[in-house]
Amino acid sequence: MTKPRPTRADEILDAAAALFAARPFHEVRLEDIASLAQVGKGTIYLYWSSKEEVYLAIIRRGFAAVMERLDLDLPACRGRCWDELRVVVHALLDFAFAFPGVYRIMRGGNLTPEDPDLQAIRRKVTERIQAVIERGVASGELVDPCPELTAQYLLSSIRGAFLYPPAGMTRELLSDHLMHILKGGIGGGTRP
Amino acid sequence: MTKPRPTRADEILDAAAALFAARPFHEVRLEDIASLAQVGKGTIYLYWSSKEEVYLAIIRRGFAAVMERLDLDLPACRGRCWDELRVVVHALLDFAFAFPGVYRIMRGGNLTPEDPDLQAIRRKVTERIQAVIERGVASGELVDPCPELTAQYLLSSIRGAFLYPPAGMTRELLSDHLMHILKGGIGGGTRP
DNA sequence: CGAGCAATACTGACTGGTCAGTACTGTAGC
DNA sequence: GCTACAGTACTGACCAGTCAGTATTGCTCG
Repeated sequence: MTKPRPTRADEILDAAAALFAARPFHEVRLEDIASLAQVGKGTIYLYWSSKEEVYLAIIRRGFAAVMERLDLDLPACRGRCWDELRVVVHALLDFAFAFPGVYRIMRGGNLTPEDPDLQAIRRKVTERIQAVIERGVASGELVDPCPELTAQYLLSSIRGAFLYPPAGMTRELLSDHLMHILKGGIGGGTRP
Repeated sequence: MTKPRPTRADEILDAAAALFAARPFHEVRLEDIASLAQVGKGTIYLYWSSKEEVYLAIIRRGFAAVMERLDLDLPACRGRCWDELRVVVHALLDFAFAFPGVYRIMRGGNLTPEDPDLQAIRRKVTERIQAVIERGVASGELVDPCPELTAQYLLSSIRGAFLYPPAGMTRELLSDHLMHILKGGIGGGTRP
């Protein structure tokens, strides 16, 4: 797989992502984005029609990247649900460690109402995770009265970990801890 | 416990909370808050010095309410950690069901840098939850390599559940499901 | 090859509207 | 009359979005 040279649009999104990750929406000026991306303000409007569109584009790109990773790595698990769960956790964590601020706003729940395209890609990702759990339940390997909720927990927990990270949090630590919780909660080992 | 008549400040915060819960910060106008609270715009400035201060006050009040509830209910558990965990979950869920939008912005991670008072009360809440888990680990009833992370997961998971709630999500369902995950994850019952 | 030209990409000064914050006025209750 | 506050008018900073103008690229034809 070749990594194509980032387009102008991607460069602008990179700059915008860095700013939106660091400050709330209303504190980021279009001019800031333009100057960080080293383009004129008008150039941004050649690609998106408003500041909010830029914001949404960042989030859509984020979900697309996660989805691509899942599509790439999940098939190799050949249906072994714990392997799949590990792949999901790693995909999410890799993205979150690479772009913590973007991950945060992807789960922000700030803009209302949400853009239809964004809703669609977000659903695709959550449903993919949910499907992994559901097949595990169907095969008897997992026990979960509501996989939909568990998928949401997983996505949100990672956000929480990055919002207020414990000192010395590493990718491995977080990954192991999440798998620990998924495997057996914090109970001593016997399910009632 | 007597419920004191809400003060003028509380009425304003109620109105502001309803609006900030429904729209992002920059889409809420001070005038909207004033008219919903049926006060003059100037009156708001008798209590807080800026729009952002109002926003922060809502969040602080939210954490204070949760903390008060924990202080009230936890002692009756007399150190039985699973009872304490149930009390924590119920306290958070009661608040979240009563004020879902406020719960969301309490975990928003939007404003930077955070107000010191807010940091303090937020820490108090998370540390209280963390302490419950830590004592469970110390007594051998719980197994958790990082209670700090688990506390963050719990707080964030509830936010996630409310962001994209499954159809027919009730307080009981969510409570049972969270306790299910805490007790044994989604594993079949044996911890490796 | 390269001059001339068209199409495209980009720029940044400018504008118009918005809104936080302030000042002032009218009035209800004591 | 006086206090307290709702209501309203005002102002000035701020900034998203525009657009006339410039630079660059690529193409056509002698």
